[in-house]
Amino acid sequence: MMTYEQLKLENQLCFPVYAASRLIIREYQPHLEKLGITYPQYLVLMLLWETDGRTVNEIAQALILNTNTVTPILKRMEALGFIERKRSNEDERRVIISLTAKGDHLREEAVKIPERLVEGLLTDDMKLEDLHRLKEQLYAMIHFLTEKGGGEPGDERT
Amino acid sequence: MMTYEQLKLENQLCFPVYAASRLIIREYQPHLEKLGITYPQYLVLMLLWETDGRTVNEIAQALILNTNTVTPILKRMEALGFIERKRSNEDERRVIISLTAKGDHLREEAVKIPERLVEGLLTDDMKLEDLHRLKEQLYAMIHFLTEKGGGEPGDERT
DNA sequence: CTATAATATATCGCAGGCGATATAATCGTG
DNA sequence: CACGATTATATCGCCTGCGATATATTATAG
Repeated sequence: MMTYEQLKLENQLCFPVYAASRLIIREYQPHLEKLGITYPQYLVLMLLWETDGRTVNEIAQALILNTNTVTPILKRMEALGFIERKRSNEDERRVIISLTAKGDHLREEAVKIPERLVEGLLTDDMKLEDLHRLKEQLYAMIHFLTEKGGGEPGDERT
Repeated sequence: MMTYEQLKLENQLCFPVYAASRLIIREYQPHLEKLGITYPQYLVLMLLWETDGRTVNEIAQALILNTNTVTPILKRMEALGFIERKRSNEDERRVIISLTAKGDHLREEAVKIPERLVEGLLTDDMKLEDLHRLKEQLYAMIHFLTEKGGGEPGDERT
């Protein structure tokens, strides 16, 4: 006989990850709003600040998003003047994304955001070490899920 | 002098939570598709399977979603025949959401999903105990973020 | 060199997710 | 009872997020 215990929201891992994700983004929102960007746009900028001149595909892979999600985000960012999109000369299929001066300047404002938010998260119950461990565990899961999903065909159970 | 280390994607907590959330939902997707439901619809059903006859507000609060997100989800679920929406008699503002027979029956199919997925997640590096600890830490964070966000006005730094 | 396959990006349609706002019912106070 | 405040839900507009599909460019096979 099967119980329904595992079907309770509180017993599932999926829900707290989903909820935490949205809550963290909500925390970012007021700070990002001042910069005139959204959360996924902020992720794109973080990539470009680190290494400018990436292709659409590279950005999508780094963010674990589909290109059909990333393309419109990049178009909005171009319209807002944060980035430029130009076709590669070597391979006309590729679109190279690079920061404008405006996009580059945002970095100095943006750098204050994560430190403020981490400060806000730290309490007696939640120390920097806990956040670090949480991050590592999530990366382990992400690694596993992307390896599995991106792996060989033939593993499917369907 | 300020470095930009903390602005790297890999050094931020927000990104792995965001990515893990989407990856987990992707894992659910093929299973939910067989039932003809989406992930947020599945969350609503889990609530109702546990306690039927909730208001829109109660559902939104349990899922930490806004009512303007939940209302359209419920309307789609009604159109699909999984739930019923009717105004409360005591308070005509409230809308009571209750399962139809069709929505109730889904439970027997759905109960297989989490156990399959948890099995799939378990490896040498990721044990049931780790998943449990991860869940607890996320709930601690969720609790903190909802307490803070839902707290007294007047704490704002803006 | 040509036909075909593979690759990179874009387009379309639909379901969230949320800020802002609207609408309707109930509450509270005089 | 009246009337403004509060509460519950819904509507609108915009930005994701993604499956399916289209288009254009490059690589490959014959």
